[in-house]
Amino acid sequence: MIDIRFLRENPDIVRQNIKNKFQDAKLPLVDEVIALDAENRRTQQEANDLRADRNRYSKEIGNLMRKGQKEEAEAMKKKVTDADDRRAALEAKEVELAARIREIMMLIPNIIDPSVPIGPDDSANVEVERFGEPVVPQFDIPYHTEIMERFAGIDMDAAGRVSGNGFYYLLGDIARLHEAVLAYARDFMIDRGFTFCIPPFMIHGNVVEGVMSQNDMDSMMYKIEGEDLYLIGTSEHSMIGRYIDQILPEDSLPQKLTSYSPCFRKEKGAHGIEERGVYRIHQFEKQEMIIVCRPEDSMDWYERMWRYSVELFRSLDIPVRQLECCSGDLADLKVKSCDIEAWSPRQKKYFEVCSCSNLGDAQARRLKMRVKGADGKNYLPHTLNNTVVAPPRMLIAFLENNLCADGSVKIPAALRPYMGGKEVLVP
RNA sequence: GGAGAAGUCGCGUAGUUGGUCGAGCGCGCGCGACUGGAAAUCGCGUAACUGCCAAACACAGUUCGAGAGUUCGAAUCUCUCCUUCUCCGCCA
Repeated sequence: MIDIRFLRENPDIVRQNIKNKFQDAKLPLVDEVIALDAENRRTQQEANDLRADRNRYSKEIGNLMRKGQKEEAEAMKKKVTDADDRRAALEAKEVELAARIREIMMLIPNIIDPSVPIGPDDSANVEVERFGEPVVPQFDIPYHTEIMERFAGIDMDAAGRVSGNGFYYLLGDIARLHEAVLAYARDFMIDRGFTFCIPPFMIHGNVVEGVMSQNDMDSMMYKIEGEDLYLIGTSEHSMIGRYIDQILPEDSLPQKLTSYSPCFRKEKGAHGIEERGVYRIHQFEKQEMIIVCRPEDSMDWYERMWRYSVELFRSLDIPVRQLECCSGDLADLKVKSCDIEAWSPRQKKYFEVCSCSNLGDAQARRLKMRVKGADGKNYLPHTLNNTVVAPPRMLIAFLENNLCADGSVKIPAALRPYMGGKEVLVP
């Protein structure tokens, strides 16, 4: 969500930004919200004046009553009640206008960073840099579920019977590997100065609204029946939500948190849960990182954060690349975003394993989170988030890249302490 | 889940026959005086949001857990909800 004052003063920038994101259908909203805003301020002004009158009269009535001047007081009361209808009408209008304005402002996309490549959809995303050699071995790499099955590590059939499509049972060494990766990722981030956090896995609707767009909400979030609670789609939601309505002292910045949580996603409308295996599922686990920082620091943090992901994957011998999201592929709240993609020697292409985003002040504005500056003035901080690692998806990359010709899977040195010292997994 | 108590300005509290309470006091914090410097002491200041404005000040409005109501007027009265604490029940 952008500042309505910014929109009022720079409608052309906002319109161009909408065009850059290929959302021309939203262009009329700009003029509409400007008109509503003007009307809202007029309404508020008039209502304020009437309320000021009432306050003034009420004080006088108090004085008159004390002096026993009953009649004068009654006359004064009438003055106030005479304006009742008008005031009530204005107040109702204020509420209505404010709601409509907020609704529209939620739809207007955040202003993207000038560095973001312009393009209509994910086909225009830009590869920035590769890390590690994307090797294709001499032997065939089986589908990831097949590798897991060789270790008796997965049971999709039972998961289908028990929970339906999009769920999985992990077993034995594969399940242990899943936990090892999370634990390693957790310590990796702790070593880089982040505070480990386990957040709530369900959150209120107003927090959901604060951290994501309506679109994302509809296609991702599971709602608990009969309660104002949603299952989180990522711990980012409850981590950023932690600061709702808060004013942070400036010296508490940057807030650097790394969190563990299960994640629940409907994946409605996505390429389908049809994809076999554990690539796209309704439930997975994730180690996440979030930053709350001063606006001038957010781009530095953005750069640092995606590099953490690269470093982590490289330490597990997985080749990756950085893919920058183009304007049309960028969610409405985001200023800039990139994916870290892991190499799949089976598919001979890269696939998404991490997503790093700078949201600017959009979440802060929605959540009313502020920072008290040194000058005593409050300002909106910037928020960022990035995946550290999200198994089981990352296990696909791990198994494919660490598979040996004899069918065993080697455990990179960094992970061994979390796998009971094993150097290799043998089927 | 049941029974009780409570939610006030960063913290602790005052504030019930509704009116000069957006709110007193203490602590904390900031500025100043005193001091060679400090401690102590004294003085002043110290919430958020919105409108007006280029901006600041000033002014106006809103906010005493949230929402609704009664009233000319509500921190103070009524209702609903939320949260916290204590006791009981249940349970990882």
